[in-house]
Amino acid sequence: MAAPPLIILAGPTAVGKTNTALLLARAINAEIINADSVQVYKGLDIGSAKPAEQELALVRHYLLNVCEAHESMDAGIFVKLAGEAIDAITARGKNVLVVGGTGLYIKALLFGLAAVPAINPALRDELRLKLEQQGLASLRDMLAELDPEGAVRIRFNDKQRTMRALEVVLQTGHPLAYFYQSQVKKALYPYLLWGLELPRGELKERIAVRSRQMWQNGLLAEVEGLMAGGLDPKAPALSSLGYRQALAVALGQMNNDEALAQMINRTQAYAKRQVTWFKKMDGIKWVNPEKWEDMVEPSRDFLQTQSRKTIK
RNA sequence: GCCGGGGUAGCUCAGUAGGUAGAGCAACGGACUGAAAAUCCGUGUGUCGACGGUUCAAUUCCGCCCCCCGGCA
Repeated sequence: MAAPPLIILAGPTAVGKTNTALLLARAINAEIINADSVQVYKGLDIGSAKPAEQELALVRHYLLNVCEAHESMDAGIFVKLAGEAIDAITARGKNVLVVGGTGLYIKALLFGLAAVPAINPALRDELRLKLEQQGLASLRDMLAELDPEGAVRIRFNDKQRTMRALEVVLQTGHPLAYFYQSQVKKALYPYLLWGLELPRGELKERIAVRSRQMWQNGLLAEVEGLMAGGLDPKAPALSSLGYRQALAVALGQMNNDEALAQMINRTQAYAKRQVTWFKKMDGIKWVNPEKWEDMVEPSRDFLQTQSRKTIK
């Protein structure tokens, strides 16, 4: 069976993806797959700007709340779950609308990931402990020995990529580059990519307003509740924007004002990184959310053309 | 009014035994292959509070003035 066509709606945080997605989905008979790396977690609702009940009732959503807050989501799991959701939506006779701001997830879905086996969690914990106790330099030494090419390619201070390279070579005996080689780089689905955009100043203002709202709506209480439920403060989910700052307040390391100010700053910087990422994606078409109707006809045309191809 | 402390990058502050200045944060640009809302990388001209004086040369020394923060009145 041929891969079904995907309509993708990307864009920076707070640009208005949720609302625009609902309008577009209804206009093109689509259901929505979430491609946001924080909305996948259960219990992280306020700070992740998860769609509200009423919104979820309008269009069926997939990949929200698919993992526990103490678990660790990753691009590989995302691709697998998204693939299942695409099949389910197609089987229901609906079109697929992928919506989100996580560039890596969208890229991984469209172009696939290198075939690296899943890493044993115990190994990962061991490396994290080593980083904590012996410092990054000791991990770099290990990497230089086991994967010299990777040690050159990965920036010296990049602890996250250093650990990734290490866990792969330790478990599989092959450096990451070995897996990259065998990867076929072409789109796995036909796709139409929309990017939502607003003028920088306007987007920043929306981020500030929304962050204050999240704080007022109980972001701190949400985090305290998660901790009361036994969530480890080191859980990856809590390192995300807003949650990290609320956690610092809960632990008495920061006051409310500092936390909110930092949340706003970091979120604005994040929005910029998102735009940097999406700008270089092939074929992206930028649209102001107010002009969402401009997306409807081209999207329908695209879906129709693709379905004709499939029939032939 | 008097006595201290201070006025240097958007913010917090270093510094220059006189040769026009630099960190952190912010900002701006970029990277990104299973934690990605993560993790990293790059970019520093600013009347050195104002005016005058000394000097080849003053943000730095001297004089005067203005402003901020303490304390005393």
